[in-house]
Amino acid sequence: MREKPQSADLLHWYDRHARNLPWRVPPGAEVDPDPYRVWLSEVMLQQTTVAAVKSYFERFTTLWPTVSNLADAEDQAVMGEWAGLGYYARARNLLKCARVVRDAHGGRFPDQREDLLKLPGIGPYTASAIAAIAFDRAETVVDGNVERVMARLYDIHTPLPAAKPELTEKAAGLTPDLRPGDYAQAVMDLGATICTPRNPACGICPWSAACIARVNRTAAELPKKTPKKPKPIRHGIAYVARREDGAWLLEQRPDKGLLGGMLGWPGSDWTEADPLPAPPIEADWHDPNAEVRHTFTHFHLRLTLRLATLPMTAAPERGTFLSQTEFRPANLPTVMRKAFDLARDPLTKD
DNA sequence: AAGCCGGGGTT
DNA sequence: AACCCAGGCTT
Repeated sequence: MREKPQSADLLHWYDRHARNLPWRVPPGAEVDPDPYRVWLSEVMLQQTTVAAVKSYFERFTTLWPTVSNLADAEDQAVMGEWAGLGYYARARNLLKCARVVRDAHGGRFPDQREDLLKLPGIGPYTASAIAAIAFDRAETVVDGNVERVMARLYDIHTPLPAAKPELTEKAAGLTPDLRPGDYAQAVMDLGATICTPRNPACGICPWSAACIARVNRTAAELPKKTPKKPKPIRHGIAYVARREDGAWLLEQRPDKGLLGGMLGWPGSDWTEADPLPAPPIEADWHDPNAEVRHTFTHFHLRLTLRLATLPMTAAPERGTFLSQTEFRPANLPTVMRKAFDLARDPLTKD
């Protein structure tokens, strides 16, 4: 009978190999983690890599050192700082959550999973992560890393997402009462650095002796996943206009849906058929003969550009002018910044 | 249960 | 260019 993986073995590995991350309190440190920083980092890390998150985390915590500071911020300031990180509903829910914590919880995060779960933008994974890491509660975190580690330890071939309940059960069975916060981070670090999606480093894995997939040589093909649907191609038109004083014509996108609440160029809907032109103002729109290509979660976009220089008297039906000093391209979501990059040269040379 | 949400990295 | 990675919300 193969021995059950021991949490103590993993904690021992973590004590020596824990990654140094801006939001992490290293194992053995005498300070308690700040729930605000744990929450902020975990929300940023949803579907997003450590490398992409680092600079955003540093900027957010510098601008807003506490959850109440963040709750007091302007919506557009937060959305602008989130630009480029993706999944913008996270930023809208981040603000909602900060304001609930400020107004209903006296500026302190709840310390129980069940209460965390009620907050906007906090689901099963994030609630467990905050409870375990910030409050050292024996909750089980199940993210993509943990799913992969469990699928391999127990050689589970059921494809995701159907396998999720079984993988969660296996993970819960391993969660210790001793140092659950460090343990949660240790399993995820193991998945991120040793038990990787391709070419897992089984030779140096602290749990290799207990791993069934290692014996069966199936580790590299686990976890199985149900095949995904192909992405259709959608087309659209974006209108990039600059007034003679250098101000840019932009609009805030509606709060729901794609890029919700973000700044963008006025334009047509994005459809699989040819898009209907929808200029925000009558003007001499010209064709820069370049197209923005961008891929979203569920479709490819080919965005045609139209450029114009507008007189000071222009009164567009859509959008508002942002002066050169108000407008920061870094506050645009990536597809809109790509459009700006193509439009800036033709529109900024006198 | 299935669809809606970005972006970056690797092959 | 195709593929891979990866939580929460909505319907």
